[in-house]
Amino acid sequence: MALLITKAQERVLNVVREYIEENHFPPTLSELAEKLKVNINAVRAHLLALDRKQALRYIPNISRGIELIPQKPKGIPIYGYAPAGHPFMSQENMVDTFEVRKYVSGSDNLFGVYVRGDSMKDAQLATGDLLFVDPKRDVQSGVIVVALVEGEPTIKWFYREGSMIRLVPANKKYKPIVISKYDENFKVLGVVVGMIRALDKQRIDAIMKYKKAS
Amino acid sequence: MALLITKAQERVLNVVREYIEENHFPPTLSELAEKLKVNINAVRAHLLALDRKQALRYIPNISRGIELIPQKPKGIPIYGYAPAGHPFMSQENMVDTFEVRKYVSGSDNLFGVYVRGDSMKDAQLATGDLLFVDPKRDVQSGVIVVALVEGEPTIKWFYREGSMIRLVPANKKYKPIVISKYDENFKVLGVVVGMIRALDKQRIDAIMKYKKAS
DNA sequence: AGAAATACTGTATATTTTTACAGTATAATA
DNA sequence: TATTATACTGTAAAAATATACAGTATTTCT
Repeated sequence: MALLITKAQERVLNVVREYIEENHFPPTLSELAEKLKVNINAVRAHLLALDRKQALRYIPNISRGIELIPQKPKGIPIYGYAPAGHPFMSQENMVDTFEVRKYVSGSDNLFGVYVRGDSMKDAQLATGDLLFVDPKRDVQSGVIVVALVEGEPTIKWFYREGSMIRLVPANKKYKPIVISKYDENFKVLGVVVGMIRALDKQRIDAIMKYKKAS
Repeated sequence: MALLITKAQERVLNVVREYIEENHFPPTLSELAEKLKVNINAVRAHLLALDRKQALRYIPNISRGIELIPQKPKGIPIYGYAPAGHPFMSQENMVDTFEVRKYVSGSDNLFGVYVRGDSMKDAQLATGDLLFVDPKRDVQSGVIVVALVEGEPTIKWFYREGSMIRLVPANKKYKPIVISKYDENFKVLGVVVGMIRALDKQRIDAIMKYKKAS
Protein backbone atom coordinates (compact mmCIF):
# COMPACT_ATOMS: atom_id res chain seq x y z
CA MET A 1 0.00 0.00 0.00
CA ALA A 2 1.36 3.33 -1.09
CA LEU A 3 1.83 5.69 1.84
CA LEU A 4 3.14 8.46 -0.36
CA ILE A 5 0.87 11.26 -1.45
CA THR A 6 0.25 11.22 -5.20
CA LYS A 7 0.38 14.19 -7.55
CA ALA A 8 -3.39 14.54 -7.68
CA GLN A 9 -3.70 14.25 -3.90
CA GLU A 10 -0.98 16.84 -3.45
CA ARG A 11 -2.95 19.16 -5.71
CA VAL A 12 -6.07 18.75 -3.57
CA LEU A 13 -4.05 19.31 -0.40
CA ASN A 14 -2.61 22.53 -1.79
CA VAL A 15 -6.02 23.89 -2.72
CA VAL A 16 -7.29 23.04 0.78
CA ARG A 17 -4.30 24.88 2.28
CA GLU A 18 -4.87 27.93 0.08
CA TYR A 19 -8.56 28.00 0.92
CA ILE A 20 -7.97 27.84 4.67
CA GLU A 21 -5.18 30.40 4.42
CA GLU A 22 -7.61 32.74 2.70
CA ASN A 23 -10.88 32.06 4.52
CA HIS A 24 -9.79 30.75 7.89
CA PHE A 25 -12.31 27.93 7.62
CA PRO A 26 -12.23 24.79 5.48
CA PRO A 27 -13.84 24.40 2.04
CA THR A 28 -16.79 22.25 1.02
CA LEU A 29 -16.37 19.33 -1.34
CA SER A 30 -18.11 21.18 -4.15
CA GLU A 31 -15.94 24.25 -3.72
CA LEU A 32 -12.88 22.05 -4.05
CA ALA A 33 -14.39 20.28 -7.06
CA GLU A 34 -15.00 23.60 -8.76
CA LYS A 35 -11.53 24.94 -8.08
CA LEU A 36 -9.88 21.72 -9.22
CA LYS A 37 -12.22 21.31 -12.18
CA VAL A 38 -13.02 17.71 -11.31
CA ASN A 39 -16.12 15.90 -10.15
CA ILE A 40 -17.13 16.17 -6.53
CA ASN A 41 -16.73 12.43 -6.04
CA ALA A 42 -13.13 12.55 -7.19
CA VAL A 43 -12.46 15.16 -4.53
CA ARG A 44 -14.13 13.02 -1.91
CA ALA A 45 -12.01 10.02 -2.83
CA HIS A 46 -8.88 12.14 -2.56
CA LEU A 47 -9.88 13.47 0.83
CA LEU A 48 -10.48 9.94 2.09
CA ALA A 49 -7.04 8.96 0.79
CA LEU A 50 -5.38 12.02 2.33
CA ASP A 51 -7.06 11.22 5.62
CA ARG A 52 -5.71 7.66 5.49
CA LYS A 53 -2.26 9.05 4.78
CA GLN A 54 -2.46 11.46 7.71
CA ALA A 55 -1.99 14.52 5.52
CA LEU A 56 -5.25 15.97 6.82
CA ARG A 57 -8.32 14.98 8.76
CA TYR A 58 -11.53 14.43 6.79
CA ILE A 59 -14.67 13.90 8.83
CA PRO A 60 -17.48 12.43 6.70
CA ASN A 61 -21.04 13.68 7.09
CA ILE A 62 -19.88 17.06 8.32
CA SER A 63 -19.94 20.11 6.07
CA ARG A 64 -16.44 21.53 5.71
CA GLY A 65 -15.23 18.68 7.90
CA ILE A 66 -11.62 19.10 6.84
CA GLU A 67 -8.76 19.88 9.17
CA LEU A 68 -5.11 20.32 8.29
CA ILE A 69 -2.62 18.39 10.37
CA PRO A 70 0.47 20.45 11.17
CA GLN A 71 3.32 18.66 9.45
CA LYS A 72 6.77 19.93 10.29
CA PRO A 73 7.88 21.75 13.38
CA LYS A 74 8.25 25.43 12.61
CA GLY A 75 11.27 27.49 13.52
CA ILE A 76 14.80 27.26 12.30
CA PRO A 77 16.84 24.11 12.89
CA ILE A 78 19.64 24.36 15.44
CA TYR A 79 22.65 22.15 14.84
CA GLY A 80 24.92 20.71 17.49
CA TYR A 81 28.49 19.46 17.30
CA ALA A 82 28.04 15.71 16.97
CA PRO A 83 31.56 14.22 17.34
CA ALA A 84 31.66 12.41 14.00
CA GLY A 85 29.69 10.16 11.69
CA HIS A 86 26.78 12.19 10.35
CA PRO A 87 27.48 15.54 8.72
CA PHE A 88 27.05 18.89 10.45
CA MET A 89 23.81 19.98 8.83
CA SER A 90 22.01 16.65 9.03
CA GLN A 91 18.72 15.81 10.67
CA GLU A 92 20.65 13.71 13.23
CA ASN A 93 22.71 16.68 14.29
CA MET A 94 19.67 18.89 14.80
CA VAL A 95 19.39 19.54 18.53
CA ASP A 96 16.43 21.93 18.61
CA THR A 97 14.41 24.46 16.64
CA PHE A 98 13.72 28.13 17.33
CA GLU A 99 11.45 30.82 15.92
CA VAL A 100 13.24 34.13 15.31
CA ARG A 101 12.31 35.37 11.92
CA LYS A 102 10.31 38.22 13.39
CA TYR A 103 13.45 39.80 14.77
CA VAL A 104 16.40 38.69 12.65
CA SER A 105 15.94 39.09 8.92
CA GLY A 106 17.17 36.30 6.71
CA SER A 107 16.29 33.80 4.04
CA ASP A 108 13.95 30.88 4.56
CA ASN A 109 16.96 28.66 5.12
CA LEU A 110 18.15 30.31 8.33
CA PHE A 111 19.60 27.85 10.84
CA GLY A 112 21.12 28.02 14.30
CA VAL A 113 24.37 26.92 15.96
CA TYR A 114 25.58 27.19 19.51
CA VAL A 115 28.95 28.80 20.16
CA ARG A 116 31.61 26.60 21.79
CA GLY A 117 34.91 27.77 23.22
CA ASP A 118 36.47 31.23 23.42
CA SER A 119 37.81 31.66 19.89
CA MET A 120 35.32 34.44 19.10
CA LYS A 121 35.69 36.20 22.46
CA ASP A 122 36.67 39.59 21.01
CA ALA A 123 33.53 39.62 18.88
CA GLN A 124 31.65 39.15 22.14
CA LEU A 125 30.48 35.66 21.40
CA ALA A 126 30.64 33.21 24.28
CA THR A 127 29.98 29.51 24.84
CA GLY A 128 26.27 28.81 24.86
CA ASP A 129 25.27 31.75 22.67
CA LEU A 130 22.92 30.71 19.91
CA LEU A 131 23.86 32.10 16.50
CA PHE A 132 21.46 32.56 13.59
CA VAL A 133 23.11 31.72 10.30
CA ASP A 134 21.90 32.64 6.82
CA PRO A 135 23.27 30.33 4.10
CA LYS A 136 21.87 32.48 1.30
CA ARG A 137 23.40 35.78 2.39
CA ASP A 138 26.14 37.30 0.26
CA VAL A 139 29.48 36.56 1.96
CA GLN A 140 31.24 39.90 2.20
CA SER A 141 34.71 40.49 3.60
CA GLY A 142 34.46 41.25 7.30
CA VAL A 143 31.37 39.23 8.21
CA ILE A 144 31.32 36.39 10.70
CA VAL A 145 30.73 33.02 9.04
CA VAL A 146 30.14 29.44 10.00
CA ALA A 147 32.45 27.42 7.75
CA LEU A 148 33.35 23.81 7.34
CA VAL A 149 37.16 23.34 7.30
CA GLU A 150 38.17 19.74 6.73
CA GLY A 151 34.80 18.55 7.95
CA GLU A 152 34.93 20.60 11.16
CA PRO A 153 32.41 23.40 11.67
CA THR A 154 34.07 26.62 12.82
CA ILE A 155 33.03 30.23 13.52
CA LYS A 156 35.37 32.91 12.17
CA TRP A 157 35.77 36.36 10.69
CA PHE A 158 35.81 36.05 6.91
CA TYR A 159 38.26 38.04 4.73
CA ARG A 160 38.79 37.76 0.98
CA GLU A 161 42.39 38.18 -0.23
CA GLY A 162 42.52 37.58 -3.97
CA SER A 163 41.87 33.90 -4.56
CA MET A 164 42.66 33.16 -0.93
CA ILE A 165 40.32 33.29 2.05
CA ARG A 166 41.50 34.29 5.51
CA LEU A 167 39.48 32.92 8.43
CA VAL A 168 40.34 34.87 11.57
CA PRO A 169 39.31 33.93 15.12
CA ALA A 170 38.37 36.89 17.33
CA ASN A 171 40.95 35.95 19.94
CA LYS A 172 44.72 36.56 19.66
CA LYS A 173 45.29 33.21 21.36
CA TYR A 174 44.34 31.45 18.11
CA LYS A 175 45.93 31.59 14.65
CA PRO A 176 44.09 32.63 11.46
CA ILE A 177 43.51 29.99 8.78
CA VAL A 178 44.43 30.88 5.20
CA ILE A 179 42.92 28.67 2.53
CA SER A 180 42.28 28.75 -1.22
CA LYS A 181 38.74 29.62 -2.14
CA TYR A 182 38.74 26.63 -4.48
CA ASP A 183 39.86 24.22 -1.76
CA GLU A 184 37.65 21.12 -1.69
CA ASN A 185 37.97 20.90 2.10
CA PHE A 186 36.52 24.35 2.67
CA LYS A 187 32.94 25.52 2.50
CA VAL A 188 31.10 28.52 3.94
CA LEU A 189 27.87 27.26 5.48
CA GLY A 190 26.47 30.72 6.04
CA VAL A 191 26.79 34.23 7.42
CA VAL A 192 26.01 34.91 11.07
CA VAL A 193 23.13 37.39 11.15
CA GLY A 194 22.03 37.29 14.77
CA MET A 195 22.58 35.95 18.24
CA ILE A 196 20.54 35.15 21.33
CA ARG A 197 21.93 34.58 24.79
CA ALA A 198 20.35 33.35 27.99
CA LEU A 199 21.56 35.57 30.83
CA ASP A 200 20.95 33.78 34.09
CA LYS A 201 23.52 34.13 36.84
CA GLN A 202 25.56 31.08 35.90
CA ARG A 203 25.83 32.17 32.28
CA ILE A 204 26.95 35.66 33.30
CA ASP A 205 29.57 34.23 35.65
CA ALA A 206 30.85 31.96 32.89
CA ILE A 207 31.15 34.88 30.46
CA MET A 208 32.95 37.03 33.04
CA LYS A 209 35.40 34.20 33.79
CA TYR A 210 36.46 34.10 30.14
CA LYS A 211 36.83 37.86 30.29
CA LYS A 212 39.17 37.76 33.27
CA ALA A 213 41.16 34.78 32.03
CA SER A 214 42.37 36.78 29.06
CA MET B 1 -26.26 51.89 19.83
CA ALA B 2 -24.43 49.67 22.25
CA LEU B 3 -20.99 48.67 20.97
CA LEU B 4 -20.32 46.52 24.00
CA ILE B 5 -20.83 42.79 23.85
CA THR B 6 -23.70 41.63 26.03
CA LYS B 7 -23.69 38.67 28.43
CA ALA B 8 -25.60 36.45 26.01
CA GLN B 9 -23.36 37.41 23.10
CA GLU B 10 -20.28 36.76 25.21
CA ARG B 11 -21.64 33.29 25.96
CA VAL B 12 -22.05 32.56 22.26
CA LEU B 13 -18.56 33.86 21.52
CA ASN B 14 -17.09 31.60 24.18
CA VAL B 15 -18.83 28.52 22.83
CA VAL B 16 -17.58 29.39 19.32
CA ARG B 17 -14.03 29.72 20.71
CA GLU B 18 -14.26 26.40 22.53
CA TYR B 19 -15.62 24.66 19.46
CA ILE B 20 -12.86 25.95 17.19
CA GLU B 21 -10.24 25.16 19.82
CA GLU B 22 -11.49 21.59 19.91
CA ASN B 23 -12.36 20.93 16.26
CA HIS B 24 -10.17 23.34 14.34
CA PHE B 25 -13.12 24.35 12.21
CA PRO B 26 -16.14 26.51 13.07
CA PRO B 27 -19.51 25.22 14.30
CA THR B 28 -22.86 25.29 12.51
CA LEU B 29 -25.74 27.39 13.82
CA SER B 30 -27.60 24.31 15.00
CA GLU B 31 -24.58 22.95 16.85
CA LEU B 32 -24.31 26.25 18.69
CA ALA B 33 -28.05 26.25 19.38
CA GLU B 34 -27.83 22.78 20.86
CA LYS B 35 -24.82 23.60 23.04
CA LEU B 36 -26.39 26.83 24.26
CA LYS B 37 -29.84 25.29 24.63
CA VAL B 38 -31.53 28.05 22.68
CA ASN B 39 -33.31 28.25 19.37
CA ILE B 40 -31.25 28.40 16.21
CA ASN B 41 -32.65 31.81 15.30
CA ALA B 42 -31.46 33.25 18.61
CA VAL B 43 -27.95 32.06 17.78
CA ARG B 44 -28.16 33.59 14.34
CA ALA B 45 -29.20 36.95 15.76
CA HIS B 46 -26.27 36.85 18.17
CA LEU B 47 -23.82 36.04 15.42
CA LEU B 48 -25.09 38.94 13.36
CA ALA B 49 -24.66 41.20 16.39
CA LEU B 50 -21.15 39.88 17.12
CA ASP B 51 -20.22 40.46 13.51
CA ARG B 52 -21.44 44.05 13.71
CA LYS B 53 -19.38 44.50 16.87
CA GLN B 54 -16.26 43.09 15.22
CA ALA B 55 -15.90 40.27 17.73
CA LEU B 56 -16.01 37.71 14.93
CA ARG B 57 -16.86 37.42 11.26
CA TYR B 58 -20.16 35.78 10.34
CA ILE B 59 -20.73 35.08 6.66
CA PRO B 60 -24.41 34.40 5.88
CA ASN B 61 -25.39 31.64 3.46
CA ILE B 62 -22.22 29.69 4.16
CA SER B 63 -22.22 26.65 6.37
CA ARG B 64 -19.87 27.14 9.32
CA GLY B 65 -19.22 30.63 7.99
CA ILE B 66 -17.79 31.87 11.28
CA GLU B 67 -14.30 33.22 11.75
CA LEU B 68 -12.71 34.49 14.93
CA ILE B 69 -10.92 37.82 14.73
CA PRO B 70 -7.62 37.79 16.63
CA GLN B 71 -7.90 40.37 19.40
CA LYS B 72 -4.58 41.23 21.05
CA PRO B 73 -1.04 41.01 19.68
CA LYS B 74 1.08 38.33 21.33
CA GLY B 75 4.72 38.69 22.32
CA ILE B 76 6.42 40.58 25.12
CA PRO B 77 6.36 44.38 25.14
CA ILE B 78 9.64 46.15 24.35
CA TYR B 79 10.13 49.54 25.97
CA GLY B 80 12.10 52.43 24.55
CA TYR B 81 13.69 55.43 26.22
CA ALA B 82 11.14 58.15 25.74
CA PRO B 83 12.85 61.41 26.88
CA ALA B 84 10.30 62.41 29.51
CA GLY B 85 6.60 62.73 30.16
CA HIS B 86 5.14 59.23 30.24
CA PRO B 87 6.72 56.64 32.51
CA PHE B 88 9.15 53.96 31.32
CA MET B 89 6.82 50.97 31.35
CA SER B 90 3.81 52.69 29.80
CA GLN B 91 1.91 51.79 26.66
CA GLU B 92 3.23 54.98 25.04
CA ASN B 93 6.82 53.92 25.57
CA MET B 94 6.27 50.49 24.03
CA VAL B 95 8.25 50.43 20.78
CA ASP B 96 7.66 46.84 19.67
CA THR B 97 6.77 43.34 20.80
CA PHE B 98 8.72 40.11 20.44
CA GLU B 99 8.03 36.42 21.02
CA VAL B 100 10.81 34.66 22.93
CA ARG B 101 9.24 32.57 25.59
CA LYS B 102 10.27 29.38 23.83
CA TYR B 103 13.93 30.14 24.44
CA VAL B 104 14.24 32.33 27.49
CA SER B 105 12.40 31.12 30.56
CA GLY B 106 10.60 33.70 32.60
CA SER B 107 7.31 34.77 34.09
CA ASP B 108 4.35 35.88 32.03
CA ASN B 109 5.37 39.49 32.64
CA LEU B 110 8.63 39.35 30.71
CA PHE B 111 9.41 42.56 28.85
CA GLY B 112 12.18 43.86 26.60
CA VAL B 113 14.53 46.87 26.56
CA TYR B 114 17.20 47.92 24.12
CA VAL B 115 20.69 48.64 25.44
CA ARG B 116 22.00 52.19 24.96
CA GLY B 117 25.56 53.35 25.51
CA ASP B 118 28.65 51.49 26.63
CA SER B 119 28.12 51.32 30.39
CA MET B 120 27.65 47.52 30.30
CA LYS B 121 30.52 46.88 27.88
CA ASP B 122 32.40 44.47 30.16
CA ALA B 123 29.30 42.31 30.49
CA GLN B 124 29.33 42.16 26.69
CA LEU B 125 26.18 44.19 26.22
CA ALA B 126 26.30 46.74 23.39
CA THR B 127 24.02 49.43 22.02
CA GLY B 128 21.15 47.90 20.11
CA ASP B 129 21.09 44.60 21.98
CA LEU B 130 17.60 43.65 23.06
CA LEU B 131 17.39 42.51 26.69
CA PHE B 132 14.65 40.29 28.11
CA VAL B 133 13.70 41.35 31.61
CA ASP B 134 11.75 39.36 34.18
CA PRO B 135 10.06 41.55 36.79
CA LYS B 136 9.01 38.55 38.89
CA ARG B 137 12.44 36.93 39.20
CA ASP B 138 14.11 36.90 42.63
CA VAL B 139 16.74 39.69 42.65
CA GLN B 140 19.95 38.01 43.83
CA SER B 141 23.27 39.74 44.38
CA GLY B 142 25.32 39.61 41.18
CA VAL B 143 22.52 39.63 38.60
CA ILE B 144 22.06 42.30 35.96
CA VAL B 145 18.97 44.42 36.57
CA VAL B 146 16.98 47.12 34.88
CA ALA B 147 16.32 49.70 37.60
CA LEU B 148 14.69 53.07 37.84
CA VAL B 149 16.95 55.60 39.61
CA GLU B 150 15.31 58.98 39.98
CA GLY B 151 12.97 58.22 37.13
CA GLU B 152 15.75 57.18 34.75
CA PRO B 153 15.90 53.57 33.55
CA THR B 154 19.38 52.08 33.88
CA ILE B 155 21.04 48.69 33.36
CA LYS B 156 23.50 47.67 36.09
CA TRP B 157 25.01 44.85 38.11
CA PHE B 158 23.06 44.50 41.34
CA TYR B 159 24.79 43.92 44.71
CA ARG B 160 23.20 43.84 48.15
CA GLU B 161 25.28 45.35 50.98
CA GLY B 162 23.23 45.27 54.17
CA SER B 163 20.44 47.79 53.79
CA MET B 164 22.27 49.42 50.90
CA ILE B 165 22.19 48.50 47.23
CA ARG B 166 25.23 48.92 44.98
CA LEU B 167 24.47 49.36 41.27
CA VAL B 168 27.67 48.77 39.29
CA PRO B 169 28.14 49.54 35.59
CA ALA B 170 30.25 47.00 33.70
CA ASN B 171 32.71 49.65 32.54
CA LYS B 172 35.43 51.23 34.72
CA LYS B 173 34.73 54.55 32.97
CA TYR B 174 31.54 54.90 35.03
CA LYS B 175 31.01 55.12 38.81
CA PRO B 176 28.84 52.70 40.82
CA ILE B 177 25.69 54.07 42.42
CA VAL B 178 25.10 53.28 46.11
CA ILE B 179 21.56 53.77 47.33
CA SER B 180 19.39 52.72 50.28
CA LYS B 181 17.07 49.87 49.51
CA TYR B 182 14.26 51.90 51.07
CA ASP B 183 14.94 54.92 48.87
CA GLU B 184 11.75 56.17 47.25
CA ASN B 185 13.64 57.17 44.10
CA PHE B 186 14.89 53.66 43.46
CA LYS B 187 13.07 50.64 42.06
CA VAL B 188 14.21 47.42 40.43
CA LEU B 189 12.06 46.87 37.36
CA GLY B 190 13.35 43.36 36.75
CA VAL B 191 16.21 40.95 36.28
CA VAL B 192 17.84 40.55 32.86
CA VAL B 193 17.35 36.92 31.80
CA GLY B 194 18.27 36.97 28.13
CA MET B 195 19.54 38.94 25.18
CA ILE B 196 19.21 38.94 21.42
CA ARG B 197 21.49 40.75 19.01
CA ALA B 198 21.25 41.33 15.29
CA LEU B 199 24.68 40.71 13.79
CA ASP B 200 24.82 42.32 10.40
CA LYS B 201 28.07 43.94 9.31
CA GLN B 202 27.25 47.41 10.58
CA ARG B 203 26.32 46.11 14.00
CA ILE B 204 29.53 44.09 14.24
CA ASP B 205 31.62 47.10 13.22
CA ALA B 206 29.86 49.22 15.83
CA ILE B 207 30.53 46.67 18.55
CA MET B 208 34.21 46.36 17.58
CA LYS B 209 34.63 50.14 17.61
CA TYR B 210 33.50 50.22 21.25
CA LYS B 211 35.96 47.42 21.95
CA LYS B 212 38.92 49.29 20.50
CA ALA B 213 37.97 52.67 21.96
CA SER B 214 38.45 51.34 25.50
C1' DA C 1 -1.31 -11.65 -15.43
C1' DG C 2 -4.48 -10.51 -11.93
C1' DA C 3 -5.56 -7.72 -7.84
C1' DA C 4 -5.66 -3.39 -5.82
C1' DA C 5 -5.13 1.40 -5.65
C1' DT C 6 -5.70 5.62 -8.30
C1' DA C 7 -8.34 8.96 -10.91
C1' DC C 8 -11.94 10.16 -12.83
C1' DT C 9 -17.55 11.15 -14.73
C1' DG C 10 -22.54 11.20 -14.06
C1' DT C 11 -27.09 11.01 -11.91
C1' DA C 12 -29.71 10.86 -8.08
C1' DT C 13 -30.87 11.15 -3.26
C1' DA C 14 -30.38 12.03 1.56
C1' DT C 15 -29.07 15.16 5.01
C1' DT C 16 -27.39 19.15 6.89
C1' DT C 17 -27.52 23.84 7.31
C1' DT C 18 -29.23 28.30 6.69
C1' DT C 19 -32.97 31.53 6.09
C1' DA C 20 -37.62 33.55 6.24
C1' DC C 21 -41.56 34.85 8.62
C1' DA C 22 -44.50 35.40 12.58
C1' DG C 23 -44.68 36.03 17.19
C1' DT C 24 -43.71 37.28 22.58
C1' DA C 25 -41.31 39.67 26.26
C1' DT C 26 -37.81 42.61 28.57
C1' DA C 27 -34.49 46.23 29.15
C1' DA C 28 -32.38 50.40 27.60
C1' DT C 29 -32.69 55.02 25.21
C1' DA C 30 -34.31 59.46 23.41
C1' DT D 1 -43.75 57.35 26.45
C1' DA D 2 -42.63 55.74 22.05
C1' DT D 3 -38.67 53.53 19.97
C1' DT D 4 -34.97 50.58 19.46
C1' DA D 5 -31.95 46.80 20.70
C1' DT D 6 -31.88 42.47 22.98
C1' DA D 7 -33.36 37.75 23.68
C1' DC D 8 -35.93 34.43 22.83
C1' DT D 9 -39.67 30.31 20.47
C1' DG D 10 -41.72 27.78 16.63
C1' DT D 11 -42.73 26.15 11.91
C1' DA D 12 -41.64 25.79 7.23
C1' DA D 13 -39.05 26.31 3.13
C1' DA D 14 -34.90 27.13 0.48
C1' DA D 15 -30.22 26.20 -0.30
C1' DA D 16 -26.06 24.16 0.41
C1' DT D 17 -23.55 19.96 1.19
C1' DA D 18 -22.42 15.21 1.43
C1' DT D 19 -23.23 10.48 0.04
C1' DA D 20 -24.56 6.32 -2.74
C1' DC D 21 -24.23 3.71 -6.70
C1' DA D 22 -22.80 2.60 -11.33
C1' DG D 23 -19.41 3.03 -14.56
C1' DT D 24 -14.55 3.60 -17.27
C1' DA D 25 -9.55 3.82 -17.69
C1' DT D 26 -4.77 3.88 -15.95
C1' DT D 27 -1.17 2.78 -13.04
C1' DT D 28 1.16 0.05 -9.45
C1' DC D 29 2.12 -3.72 -7.02
C1' DT D 30 2.66 -9.08 -6.33
